[in-house]
Amino acid sequence: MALGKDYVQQQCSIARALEVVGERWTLLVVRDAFYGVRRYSDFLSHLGAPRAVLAARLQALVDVGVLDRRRYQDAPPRDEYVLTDRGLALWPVLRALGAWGRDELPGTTPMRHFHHIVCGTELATNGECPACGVPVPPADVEMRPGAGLDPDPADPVARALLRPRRLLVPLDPEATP
Amino acid sequence: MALGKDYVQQQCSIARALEVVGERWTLLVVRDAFYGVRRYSDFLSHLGAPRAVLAARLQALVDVGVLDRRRYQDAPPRDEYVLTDRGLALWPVLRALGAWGRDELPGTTPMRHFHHIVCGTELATNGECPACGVPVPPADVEMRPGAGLDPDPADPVARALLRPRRLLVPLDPEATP
DNA sequence: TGGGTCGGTTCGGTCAATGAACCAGCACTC
DNA sequence: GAGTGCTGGTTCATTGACCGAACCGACCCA
Repeated sequence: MALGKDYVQQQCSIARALEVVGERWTLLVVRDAFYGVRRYSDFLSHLGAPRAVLAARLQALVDVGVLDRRRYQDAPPRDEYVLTDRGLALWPVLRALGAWGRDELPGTTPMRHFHHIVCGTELATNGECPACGVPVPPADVEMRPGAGLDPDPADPVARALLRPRRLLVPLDPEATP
Repeated sequence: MALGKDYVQQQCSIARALEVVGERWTLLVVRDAFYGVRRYSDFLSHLGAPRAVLAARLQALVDVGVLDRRRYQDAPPRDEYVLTDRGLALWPVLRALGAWGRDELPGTTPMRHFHHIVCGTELATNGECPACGVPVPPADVEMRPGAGLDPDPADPVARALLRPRRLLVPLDPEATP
């Protein structure tokens, strides 16, 4: 976002955070990373962002330590982008934003539901499991499709995300039935 | 943010939320509203945003029902911008962003601390009071300055925010000692 | 009559986002 | 080994958003 070229807003940790993740597309990239998207082409087809912007955002997120770029195949060389611990810590931000969009914006049918994988209970808006009474880390969250989702999207990544999935598990769009 | 002119990302409530509050300056305006800022000139001096951008953001936030514009004086006519219930519901988003910025970005000393006004306990990162075990609404939160704040800022709004204050209480920069 | 404040709007310049085209490295097929 | 396709980008011209400064109208006060 580059709020003021050199941190005009350094007085506030919210402003500091927005400097890093407040730019257009950035939080949607992180969201997709939670959903299991790891490869450049998958981010591209699911987000619909311009290629140059996506490349710049991925590089910026790697630079600040939210994503880690790692080689997963050597011939041909292919890298994937995986959330670091710092990136995983953004989960409450995405939860809060999603809950606000769902509850406060008119005409929104729930898109996705999040359940505690060990007991199946749907998470509360604060990210805790009402049954177990504990905050649930993203690795223990199962995402289930809601009524608001397009049942037959053109994009193969979106189609793969229609089935219930555990967060952070790598996506394989080829495996779509 | 106008992600794609007409909701390319409508499949996701996070994207819906970012359409509304994801633009530059928007969440900082909302943050200042929680801190008690209500008047155009106070937002202006505290944020340092261009006047045209601030006017556009305030109007947009009124249009989507996050802020309410209300007349508080007739001669001369003056309006103030106050958070609606929909705006108050953004509190968890700001909490989450601020906690992430404070905990995950290097070289950040805590700027502000948030305490439960009925018991004085500092709030946990999930926005609950550890002593009372309940989620604390913003009206029951007291903000106290932290070590990272500039002790003598030039801006009178920033100076007024140096003292412990309850959230949402209207700011009066004139009353600064 | 003049000056000051508040809450904007208007205006050029600049910077970032967009979409399309292009390209390099590699694998596969013929 | 030439052609074709996929992946992961970069380059480029155009569009749009943001920026800072100036301007402006309504109102108050001396």
